[in-house]
Amino acid sequence: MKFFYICKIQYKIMGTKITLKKIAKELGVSTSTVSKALSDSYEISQDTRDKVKAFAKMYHYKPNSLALRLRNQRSMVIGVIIPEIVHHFFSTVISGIEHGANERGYNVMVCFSNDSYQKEVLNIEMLAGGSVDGFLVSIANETQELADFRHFEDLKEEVPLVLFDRVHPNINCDKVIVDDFGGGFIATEYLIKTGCKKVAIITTPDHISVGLKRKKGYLKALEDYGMTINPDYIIKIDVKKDITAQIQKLINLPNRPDGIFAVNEIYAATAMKIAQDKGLEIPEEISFIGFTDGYISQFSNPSMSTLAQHGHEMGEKAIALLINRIESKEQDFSFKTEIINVDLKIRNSTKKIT
Amino acid sequence: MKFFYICKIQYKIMGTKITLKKIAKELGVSTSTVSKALSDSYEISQDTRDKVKAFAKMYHYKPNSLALRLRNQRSMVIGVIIPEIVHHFFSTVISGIEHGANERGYNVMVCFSNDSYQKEVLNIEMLAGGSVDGFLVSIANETQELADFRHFEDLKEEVPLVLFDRVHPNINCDKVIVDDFGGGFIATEYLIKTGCKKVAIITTPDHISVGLKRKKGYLKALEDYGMTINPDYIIKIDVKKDITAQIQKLINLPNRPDGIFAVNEIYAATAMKIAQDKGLEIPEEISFIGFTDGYISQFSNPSMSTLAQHGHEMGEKAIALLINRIESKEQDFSFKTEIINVDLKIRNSTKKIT
DNA sequence: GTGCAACACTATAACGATTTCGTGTTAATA
DNA sequence: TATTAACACGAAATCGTTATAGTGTTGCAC
Repeated sequence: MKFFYICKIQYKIMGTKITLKKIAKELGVSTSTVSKALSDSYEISQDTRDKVKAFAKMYHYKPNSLALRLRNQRSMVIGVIIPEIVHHFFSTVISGIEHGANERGYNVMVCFSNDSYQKEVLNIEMLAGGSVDGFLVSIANETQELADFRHFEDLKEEVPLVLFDRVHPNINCDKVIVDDFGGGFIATEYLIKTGCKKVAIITTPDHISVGLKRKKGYLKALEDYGMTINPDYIIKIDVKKDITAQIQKLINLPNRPDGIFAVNEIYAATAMKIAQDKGLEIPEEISFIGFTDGYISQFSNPSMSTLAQHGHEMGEKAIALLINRIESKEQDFSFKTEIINVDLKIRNSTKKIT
Repeated sequence: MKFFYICKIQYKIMGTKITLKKIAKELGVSTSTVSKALSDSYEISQDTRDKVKAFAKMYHYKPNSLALRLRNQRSMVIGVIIPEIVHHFFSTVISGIEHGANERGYNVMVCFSNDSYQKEVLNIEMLAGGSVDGFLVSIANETQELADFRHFEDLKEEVPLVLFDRVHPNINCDKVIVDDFGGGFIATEYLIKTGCKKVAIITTPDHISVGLKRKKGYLKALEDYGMTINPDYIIKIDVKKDITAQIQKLINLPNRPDGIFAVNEIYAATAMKIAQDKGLEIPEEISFIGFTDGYISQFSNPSMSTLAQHGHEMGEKAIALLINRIESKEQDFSFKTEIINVDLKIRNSTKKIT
């Protein structure tokens, strides 16, 4: 059988990886013929096409994607850089990114900055040299603190960039953010409406964009409802120190707050635990609202009222913006900022509106 | 100034991307000279080297990594496929993988199978064509159920594969797993030692490897301690149906269990909530142990005793095995299976040993 | 018998980099 | 003056693929 014969030659001559050239050599034709045969070109006779295809199939031929990318000047890969992976919200964003990317034929490459400026720069340099067609980045805390964005500026000249969640006004590009201000406002408003007179906030230092915006929403709500702003009720967590101790200080205040809005799940859950350990009744004596509707909120006891962030949607929006940039020919210097709504999910860590 | 002059020419002549060829053209030398100058070759005069380097620096020249990879026949990228991303344990594994990979100069590309066989195959095909130097996979549930592993067999001939966490004996390759059997045993033993007489397990269907092993550990402990096995106490959760209802059935049993071991955090937390809603005292009337030391366990109330899985360590072990395979010349057909220990973290959902 | 399509291929350049092997110039040596 | 070594650089192959342009054979009409 001729078929079989070819088979055996194959195994001896070729190593592991099968290429167009090897197929061509085995079949005694040129690589162009093989390439065209595989793409069903009219230039190649039906006979040859069939032969080549059968052969390629037998040896599981897969075009080398690196070669393709080099030739097409497109990698079909999106680089994503997030501050941390062990984080429910970012997980959901990634799942949205991946979903949208795959739908349009792109792959996703995820890297982590671990909130370090150094690592963020390194990651970008690593991926910038033709590896990816575009970047999706959530800025590292350290970078926000240093406010050094040169690596993004350099990048933008080569490949499109879309920022999400942790953004900065000094970087001129498309952005997708959640309505942090609105979220802060809604949460605070709800606490006020359910009878809280002394509403506190547990937030981040002001250089963290999302924390700052949520705090502004909190302040606006207090103002709108004619409540005085008490600096003792504004706790900016320093992650380098003991988080529990910083929150304890708030709850042990002589004039203890009766409603606490925390800018993330962890702070909210920690605060709730501290209050419970002190024997306080939740929500009767003290109410809590968190940010991010993750597992902690769902499974805490009492279950936590929180602002749902729709990370999946954010990811899909961000990847859509990015791919549109990549695939549009002409440069467009008008950059959009999309805002994702947040929803207040009322559970049992807050009182009901009477 | 000559420098400035070159600068201006540059901006006009070149598009966005700067390549060796363009540098060569601008400087009036050959690409070989530029390449050698940049790598400080002794063949090139100090003068030329300086000139080329200055020029390259000015225009932020970065070698095109696709071209490099094609030439070197190495991508320096590891493909990781996990069933789901919004999952604390996998997040920690990824962080370990990424850490180990970056340390040895590799990048990580993460894809998600969403526990679908189809998507797992698709992802592998997408990355197999030269894109990655190796695969790190945790098998999708559906694949385990179908027990169809041809896509892995085909793969192994081209690039190395290491499985982690969700593995299968029929696939012959390096593996890293947690000590699921041991974990199941330790958890059950602890419940027995703290006085539980009726120990139940909430697990997965038997085709899921980790669930099966944890159940076997549970059964072994019961046996070792001379306790009878009650089939009513073995609940295999069907994720397609209402999870809460399935667990309620267990807790509403006339002969209610007084100790429950759940094979993951979610089942454990759900069970705890159900028990609390029924007004049961935890741990006095009913004890709980979960699997995976994630946020749910830490922030539940009472805080949950659980088996810590050390995902980060698993990721580091897996990537180390894989890179060793990639970088070793000779084929070695003796495959290792590394087992990561689990630690029982005792919190407040269990009684103390008296 | 000449001209001309049509057909079925092949050759070659290109993508961006590296590397091996040449090659021309200069200067030192016999 | 002829030989040779050192120096500084260039040409070309290579990785795997595709697209453009070219080539040789056949068959048909005139």
